[in-house]
Amino acid sequence: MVTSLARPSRRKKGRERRDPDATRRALLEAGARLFPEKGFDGVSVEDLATRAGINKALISYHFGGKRGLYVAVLESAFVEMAERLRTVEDGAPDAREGLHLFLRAFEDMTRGRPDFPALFLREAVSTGIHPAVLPHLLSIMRVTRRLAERGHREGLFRRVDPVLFHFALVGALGFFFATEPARRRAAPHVPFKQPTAQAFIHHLEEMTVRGLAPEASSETKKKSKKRKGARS
Amino acid sequence: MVTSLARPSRRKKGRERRDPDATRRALLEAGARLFPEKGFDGVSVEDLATRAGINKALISYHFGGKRGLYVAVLESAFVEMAERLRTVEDGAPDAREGLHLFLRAFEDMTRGRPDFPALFLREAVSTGIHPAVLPHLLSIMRVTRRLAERGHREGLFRRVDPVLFHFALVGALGFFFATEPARRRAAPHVPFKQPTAQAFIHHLEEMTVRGLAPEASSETKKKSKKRKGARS
DNA sequence: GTCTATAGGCTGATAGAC
DNA sequence: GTCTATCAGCCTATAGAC
Repeated sequence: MVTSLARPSRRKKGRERRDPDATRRALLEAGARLFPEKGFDGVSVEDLATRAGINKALISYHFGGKRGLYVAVLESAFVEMAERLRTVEDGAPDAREGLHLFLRAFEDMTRGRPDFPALFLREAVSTGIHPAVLPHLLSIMRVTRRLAERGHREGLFRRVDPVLFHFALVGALGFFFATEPARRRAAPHVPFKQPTAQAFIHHLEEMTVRGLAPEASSETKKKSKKRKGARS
Repeated sequence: MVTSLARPSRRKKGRERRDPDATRRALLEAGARLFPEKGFDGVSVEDLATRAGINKALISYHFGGKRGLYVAVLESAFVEMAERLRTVEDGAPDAREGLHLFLRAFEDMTRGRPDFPALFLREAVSTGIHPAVLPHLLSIMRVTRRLAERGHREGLFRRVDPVLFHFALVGALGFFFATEPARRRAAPHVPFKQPTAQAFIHHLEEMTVRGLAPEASSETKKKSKKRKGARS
């Protein structure tokens, strides 16, 4: 868990019937499941309470209302995502491998939180970026930016605008995974077989590595360092 | 206009006060503006009627309810989009140029219907693809598929899975344009300057052309035709 | 075809008992 | 902390006058 402390808040004398943290967690989980699927307006507090197995009044008590719960869900998802992607940078010997790990991390994340991309896309499309998640979004953008810059420093990538690079890469990823359930539902009425996440990731990696290859692509890779601190 | 006939339904004896087609059009336009921004659940029939300058009862009369109007909006947008992109194929001397025109057409479209990408993303993420729009979606996918296949035939592109190619390209495009309003709103609180649509399109084109370049990239391009009818 | 008026359901929030 | 009961507001759809 990310947002709440790990230990279950020691109970003082056994007076309380249940663990209040469990209630919060159940609500967060219900929100994480329902909001991405139906959107904020598509989910009622009744839905959330039922799914969490608690009373709907507790949403207001713990999160100050439906919107509060929504923001908490959003934030916890972004925190986890940003953490996950940030670790990528440590384990990579070079930018080429860093890109590979980044894509793998994204794919892995969609296993644990398969509907996070949808949550993210909805957020970006409707309300706009909520102030609470902006720092984590920027943190993710910093990862891709460092990847692009490092690759250029290492002579593996040509110089590209890191912001454009980020939106092209993350946009394709987010879109693919957010629309995955829709594809699966449409599968019977469609004349092509479902692309797997693995195949897509591989395609994207291939396109990116080739797309970023320096102008003169010879066998020896790390040869020229060129101007080091050059910035436009 | 696309969905309705061009001529304004000849009036028989001047009995009617107004043109009913005008009502339909006003509602479609109101929907095209409001649904992408707030989502289906986020818009009330009152909102729609007010924006269209007509009475809310007319939504049920003309479209059989709010959902009916939504589907009509969706369909008209997809029809226009698919038409627009299909023309790309005619004017292109080769696949390389076809890709360029495809991206340009997409960008142009976002000028006339700036919120279509958001509408599309919402649709794909939530309800799933509506049966009414599926044919047009497939029509768009056929354009990208032909582009990929033609490029390979012409010796300009290496062989890639057209479905993966489609989702990577259109995903990045859709994401970028759908999130454009969110970026603009977040601009003051963000440490980088706004990427322009033009720059993004250029980046994407560059990445795609390089990413699709055949293995052996020599000067002469259209030299080897290889096996022609080979399909897996 | 267009309008007004209204029905009937569901929504999110909260007061108050335990 | 958790629950029950309840409220006021908004929602979509429609009957019926014009």
